[in-house]
Order: sequence, then structure tokens, then C-alpha cells
Amino acid sequence: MNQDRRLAVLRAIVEDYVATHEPVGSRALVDRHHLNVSSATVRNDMAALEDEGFIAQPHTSAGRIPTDKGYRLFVDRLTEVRALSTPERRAIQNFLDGAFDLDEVVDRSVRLLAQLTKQVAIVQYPSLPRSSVRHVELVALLPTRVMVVVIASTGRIEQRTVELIVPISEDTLASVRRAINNAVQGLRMVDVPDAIVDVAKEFGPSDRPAVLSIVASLMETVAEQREGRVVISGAANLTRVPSDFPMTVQPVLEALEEHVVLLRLLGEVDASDEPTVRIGSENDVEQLATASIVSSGYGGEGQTIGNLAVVGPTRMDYAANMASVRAVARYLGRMMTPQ
Amino acid sequence: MNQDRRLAVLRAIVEDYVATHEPVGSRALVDRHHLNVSSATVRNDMAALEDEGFIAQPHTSAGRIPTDKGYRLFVDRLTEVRALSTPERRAIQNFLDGAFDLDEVVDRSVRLLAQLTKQVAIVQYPSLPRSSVRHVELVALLPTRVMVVVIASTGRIEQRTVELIVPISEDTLASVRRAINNAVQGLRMVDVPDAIVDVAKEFGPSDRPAVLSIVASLMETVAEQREGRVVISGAANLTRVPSDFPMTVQPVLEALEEHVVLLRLLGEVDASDEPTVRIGSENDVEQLATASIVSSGYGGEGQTIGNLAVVGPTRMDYAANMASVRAVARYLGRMMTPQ
DNA sequence: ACTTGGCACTTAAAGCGGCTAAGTGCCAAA
DNA sequence: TTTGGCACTTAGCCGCTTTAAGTGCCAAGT
Repeated sequence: MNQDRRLAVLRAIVEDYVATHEPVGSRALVDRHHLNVSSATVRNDMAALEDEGFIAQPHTSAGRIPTDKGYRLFVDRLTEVRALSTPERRAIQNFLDGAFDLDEVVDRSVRLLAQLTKQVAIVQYPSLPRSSVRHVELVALLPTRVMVVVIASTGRIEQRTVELIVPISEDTLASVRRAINNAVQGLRMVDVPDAIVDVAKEFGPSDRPAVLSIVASLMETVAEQREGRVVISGAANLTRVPSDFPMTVQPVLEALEEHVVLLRLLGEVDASDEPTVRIGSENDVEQLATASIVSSGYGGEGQTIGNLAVVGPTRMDYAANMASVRAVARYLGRMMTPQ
Repeated sequence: MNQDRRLAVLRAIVEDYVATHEPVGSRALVDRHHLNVSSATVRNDMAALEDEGFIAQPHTSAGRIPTDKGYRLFVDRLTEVRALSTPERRAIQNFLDGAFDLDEVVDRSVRLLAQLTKQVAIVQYPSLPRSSVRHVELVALLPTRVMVVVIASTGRIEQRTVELIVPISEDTLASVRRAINNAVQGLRMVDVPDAIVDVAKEFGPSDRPAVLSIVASLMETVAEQREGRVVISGAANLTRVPSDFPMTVQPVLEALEEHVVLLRLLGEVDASDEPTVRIGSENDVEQLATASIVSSGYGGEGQTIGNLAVVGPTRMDYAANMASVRAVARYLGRMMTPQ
């Protein structure tokens, strides 16, 4: 019993099924792939693969389709993530370069990813706690009301308003601004609290309460629990395949509305810089039991500041999607980190 | 031939069809509504209504369904937009009050609207040109690079970076900041260019080029062509009705991805503060030919600063959706304008 | 120890005819 | 103008048969 050929058969089944969306039989297999054996031999291999749980039959007299476990083996052992071609890469580059503020970068990325993969694409905004501080601005709206604005290195802006018990003068506010920026500029957000905890000590007792309020508000802002926004594109791609309709589309659409769930899913990526694949039921969200997720972090030099993914049916072109996800993640990371 | 009864029959047909999603016949009609006539009479009325194009038969031996023209008459003459109940209004209020920054207000609004109507909801971010200035901040990132940040009264923040040919000192920048804020604070965005065109004259010849660059950048920022972002929620609601599937869902999902198109649609609202309804083919976007849109502007006292809408099948509950759209628009407008 | 051709068996899908239920249109009478 | 009555239309359903695709297994071949 030939191990290599068995794997080749599995690979052929996955490829054909992804291409045709129909259960693939032994006859069709030998025709289309030049396995130099007869259909009966393939049938024996198939029976073995089925025993091991890599493929299954929808009903007794039908061809085989890969199981989640089959796809898993395919992804782990039978897939080379081929790089995109140079023109493709150039196209991505050009498209993203056209954007000039953060919203637009994210928006273009997600649309691009949806278009490249013909699946649903998800991009998370760069997470605040994991990026660094470019500048902190304090704006006096009233003598007792200050707006704290944090500008992150990624271009993301976060703002919140704080009420003071005692009024603060413009001059004092300017000193506070200077002191804070000296302390935090360039730091990672997570290190900000430690860095500013002593800022208030530099000020006299009359100003101290106000300064403390401001510092506290800044700490809250950078801690920011809501890990952030996600943007989705390509929902219409879910309907491209006429197949087994509402049954499968409805729950996926519902899951996509739950941004909290998505963020959790997006967070579960390998540390490696290769895309992570989660197939069907591997995915612990019930509504996505018939879907696969190809996700990756993005950021610079090992620092992940956000994640992105595509979601599609388990019968997707894994190699192509992994390549697209990886490429977009790289360019996106590059745009967020330097300058 | 009794005009009033004919309208009553149309109303009954619309109501039943919206409730059941099935063609409604003369028999069922007299049973469910207490029209005090026989089914034969109703049949005669139906024949007349069909001649006039208000209803149609899917096939010869089926009941009738309303045409777009029928829905139009229904909306114009037979619908009272009843106000929401006090508990409903209170629930909306509470839900929206929980939000504390602009993103969250918009996000909650769109989710709320989707939930209330069980349709797809769309909310446009408050348009910058139509709101007013709370504060302008200038941040020196480098001596020759300044970030211009505009904070609108709605809480929306817009930012862009400008490169200077000559460096600018922190002190000068502070003067510019003061001069600009004196000139523009509280103004409507559209009036900003006129107000700041002369700011540069206050500065000496060595600083003037830099100031001019900053002013120009500010002008660009407030002019901001891209009328803004839209947020969508409730796409999963499109799949609630198992009916005539992919045919009708696919194009709608596609249309929803085209934010530019949506913005155009959203823009076409009546000046009145009642919701605008566009039914099926009235809508000039081909992909939405089987959909109806209930839209409304929001803002304070006649000032529209943004729009919102729900999109659903032509067979929707117009009265309920109009009520929800109106209510959410009011609360949203109220949250954006005062303070 | 595999591989292969052959063959009986299974089953979903497609096609077909008859029946039913819902609904219409029209007419003649009230 | 309304109504009861009646002939007519037709989509949808049920049960039946046929077809095509595919399997599993066995006995023979290498």
C-alpha cells in the first residue's frame, strides 16, 4: 500500500473538489490527474483515506469530499504558499500607496483583500495598546474641561474629554502638555502609565488635582479595553456559490456582525509570520462551523499591532488565500510602522 | 363601484402580503378583514386594481401581490407613521446614552436601527462640511512637518499632515494656533476658508510661507470631498426570509459594498423631517430594484448633518420602519448638536 | 503483496402523470 | 352594484420509473 500515492489522491480530491464543488469519484480522478493507476486502485486508496477520516461520502453512492481533517492535512503537508507574482505585488503596493490617512489605508486594505481572495475579508484597526505614542495633545474646551487627544504612531487618534474639579490655566496646561510629551513620546502605549505616574509631582499643590485628573484620563485612554474596530468587506462573495444556500450563509453573516467574536478569532494567530489557518469545526464559533479562516498579524519586526483575515467556505483555495493574506499583511505592516 | 372599498382592499392586500409573504386571494381577504362584502365583490375590485396597475398576479390562478405602484399608493395614502411607544423611546434613549464617543454613537445607532426594523440599517457619519468647528490643533511632528487636527462639534476628528518648506518654531506655531482658533471656533466648516484666508497676514515674512501652507492644509481638510463614511449593520437580516433566494440577496449585498452609491442614495431625502421612502424600481440603482429604502436626515433644527436609512425587501412593514427611522434620526440628531 | 477488470448494488436526481387546492373570471339573478 | 354559482387554470405535491454516477468486493493477473 503506497503511502505517497494515497497523499497524492487526497491532494487531487481536495483540488478537484475546490474547483468543481462536487463530490469527486474515482473515475473522474484518474481522468483528470495522471495518476498511473486504475480507478479500482484509487477506490482502494479512497476507502483507506475514509477509514482514517480524511474524506467522506455525502451518501453511499456518491463521490468523496474532504473532511475538515482532510483539509488540515492538505494545508499542513501538501500546500506550498507560493509568493505572489511581481505584477501582483506591484498592484497591491500601488493601490495601498494611494491612501493618505489611516481610515483610508484600512479601508483599501480590506477591499483589496476581498477582491484578491474573492472571499469575505476582515481587517482590524491597529490596536492602540500595541502601538506607540507619537504625540499627546491637551485642548482646553472650557477652563474645567480638557480634551485629551492621543496620536499613535500608526496614525490612529483616540480622544476623550475630562472634567476638572478646579479650573486650569492655559499656561499650566502648556506645561503639562510639555511634561507629558517629554515623558511618553515614542514609548509603547503599554509603558505609558509607568512613565507618567510621576508627572503630577512636578506641579504645585494648587494645580495638582487637575493634573492628576488629566494623567488618569490619559492612562484610561491608552489602556482602552475595546481592542478596537474591525472592518469587513466582500460579504457579497458569500453568495457567489449558488450551492447549499441560506443554511450556510445566514450564520456566517450573523457571526460577521459580532465584532467582539471576530476580534477574538483574529487574535488567535500563530506567532510565526506565516498565515494561520483554522478549518471548519477547528474554529470554536459554532456559526462558522462550515467556514475556514485564514488569518495573520501585521506590524513591523515581530511586533504585531493588528490582525487581518479572510473567511470563506472550507472548500476554499487555501494556497491562494494564504498568499494574499500574507502579502497584504506585509504591506499593511510596512505602512503602519516606519516614517 | 365603491372607491373607498377599493382602497381598503388594497390596504388589506398589502398588509396580508407583508405578513404572510404569500399571494393573497379574495377568499382569505374577506375572512381575515371584516369587509362586509362577498369574495366575488372583492374579486371585482381586484380586477379593477389590477387594471390600474396597483396589484398583479404571479400566475393566472394565484392570488394577488402589490406592485411597486401599489406600495406607493399605500405609503402615500394609507399609512399613518405612528409614534413609538414611550417604553420603546426610553429604550432607544438609554441605549444611545451609553455611548461616549462618536464612533460608538454611530455604531450603536446602526445596530439599534437594524434590530428595531429587522432590516439592513445604514448610518452615515456626520458630514464634516455641514458641521461646525470645536477646535483646531497644530502639532509639530518635526520642525518641518505639522499635523493639522480639526475637532468638529459632532466629535468627529479629521487630521492631515503637511510638509513645510521652511521650519517653524514652537512659539510661532502657538501663535498660529491661537490666531486660527480665534478666527474659526464655532463657525460652520463651510465658512472656515473665508475666515482664515487672512491669518497669514498677521505674520512676518519669514514665517509667512509656513503659515500659508498650514492654512491651505486646513482649508483642504474642511472642504473634504469624500462625503464620509457609512456604517452598515444587519446584513444577516437579508437572509431571514427563505424566499426567492440568491437572486435577490446577492445584488443587494453588492450594492451595500458600494459606499459611494449608498451615499448618493442617502443624500436623496426630502427636506421635510418625515422619512423618505423609495420603493423598488423608483430607486435608480438597478441592484436594488427589489428593495425599498426608508431614509431620513438627522441633525438639529432643520440643519441636516447626516443621513440614515434602512434597506429591505419591497414587502416590508413600511409604517413600522418609518417610525423607527424617524425615532433614531431624532435621537441621533439630538446627540450630535447641543453641548 | 498490489493492482486490476468485472459486476452487482445503492442512491440521488430527473422525468412523468395524475391529483388537489387555491384561486380566478364571468354570468345570470337579486 | 352585489352576489352565488360554476367552469376553468395552474402550481405544487405525490408516487412511480428510469438513469447516471459511483461504490465495494471478488477473483484473476502481475
